[in-house]
Amino acid sequence: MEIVTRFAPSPTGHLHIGGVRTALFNWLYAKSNNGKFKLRIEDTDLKRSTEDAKKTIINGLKWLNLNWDDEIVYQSKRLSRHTEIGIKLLESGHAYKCYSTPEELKAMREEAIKNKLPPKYNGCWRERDLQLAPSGVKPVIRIKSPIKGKTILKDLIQGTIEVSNSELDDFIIIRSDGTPTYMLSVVVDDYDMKISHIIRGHDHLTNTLRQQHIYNALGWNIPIHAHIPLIHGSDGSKLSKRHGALGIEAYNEQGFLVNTMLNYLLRLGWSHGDEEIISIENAIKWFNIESIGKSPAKFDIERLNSLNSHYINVMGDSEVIKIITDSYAKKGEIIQKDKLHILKNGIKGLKSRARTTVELTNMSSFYIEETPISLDEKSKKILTDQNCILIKEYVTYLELIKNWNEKSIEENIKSFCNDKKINLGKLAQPLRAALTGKSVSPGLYEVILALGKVETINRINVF
RNA sequence: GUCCCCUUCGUCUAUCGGUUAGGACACCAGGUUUUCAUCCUGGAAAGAGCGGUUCGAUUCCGCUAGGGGAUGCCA
Repeated sequence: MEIVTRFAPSPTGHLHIGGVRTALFNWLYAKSNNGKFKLRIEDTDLKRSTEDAKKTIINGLKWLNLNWDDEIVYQSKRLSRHTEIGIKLLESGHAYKCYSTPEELKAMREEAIKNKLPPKYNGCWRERDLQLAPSGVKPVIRIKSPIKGKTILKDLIQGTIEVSNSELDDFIIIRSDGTPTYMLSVVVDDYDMKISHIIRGHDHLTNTLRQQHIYNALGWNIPIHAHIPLIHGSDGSKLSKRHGALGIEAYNEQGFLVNTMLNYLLRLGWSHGDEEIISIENAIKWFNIESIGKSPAKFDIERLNSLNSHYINVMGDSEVIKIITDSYAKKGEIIQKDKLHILKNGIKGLKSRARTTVELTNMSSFYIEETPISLDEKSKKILTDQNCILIKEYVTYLELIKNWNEKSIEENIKSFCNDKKINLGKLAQPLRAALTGKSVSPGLYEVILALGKVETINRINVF
């Protein structure tokens, strides 16, 4: 059997990390089994679906390299096929017309809850003579669910789930306006797309139970299901903005790397022994549904930060520099050749400090700025008249350095402090302020080395 | 209300009946560092509760509690 998975978001808002994780699991499962991963946009709710949301989904998946096979399927374009199947079910006696009004349905539910019974449609039109149909009421079409026995779902993650059929009602497959409902459309599309494995959120579990009856009525094979646990916010409630969970594009904007997002989301609910840093190659090699946990996981931004620092740190220098130059280019600024050279020399210290690429770019600014550079408040305070005299005095020592490397710079600074009988910090802090405009920076020797002798002296002589 | 699911350090998790219950993030302490960060070393930190089954339960079963999901002419 060919493995075919799918990701089927509805374009009604942002692409959330829960959705991305679902997409990732489907993608990985397909990749690790030489199967196909398909994308279907469930845009049948015309009131809530937007073009922006579609773009967000597509761009998000593209950013993360979760590439899909074949064309994107837009569910809205397949409505006639869905109704066709709905009518077929009606004609074959597996479905029936129901004339109950929304008010009547509401009353049924309230009554059921009052009597401690499952709230559901009571099936009154299931066998009723259509002669009794009220005039002026357009019927919906409902599936005939079995009344007796139970419905069993064999789920790859949840195990065997059994629910008594008395809990499940005859749900609507075609609305009174003639359009198919989600419950029907999904089944038809999954069938037509030859989906072999449906990996989706746990919130779909009862849907799956009910959808099985459509498959059965049509004599179609039921795909294999795996319902993955939901992602919760830090307080255990439904994940929302207030937990720091944003649309996937926001993580890109905030400077999180693709590797970070994939690694983080993969480890949220799935594990491979003690492995924490997992490359996409290994993820494909190792991914399996059995190792997906059953309990919901909480979203933890600290973990994401830490993974991101790691991935920035292990990135190649040229790659990191490209990120910086790209972000300057975005602002319409081009980094001059000499500055680029300085940046390359100082990239190591930058990498180890940055937690996001946004931080990285901000941090690198002092290497790129023209002298005189801007000073932050703290560095202004450090640069007292006295300190300015001191650092200028140091220039005479600096000029003596013959071999321009970190070690000789260190020795040079130390010998100056020795001769002046001052602590290293006395010189280092003002020097840092003058050279970087900040009170916090990469190692001073590294900064001086990266700037070069001429630029270092220029920056000091401004004061 | 009804049905379904979940429950190991603060967080993500390992363990597939016998372990000093392991790792990672975060946290704390120390070291390295002129600063901050990195890095290194160490530390504190967990089986929801109660009953079974068993020679032995975190692991299997039941109940309770807590949490989550579903319960739409939304998807």
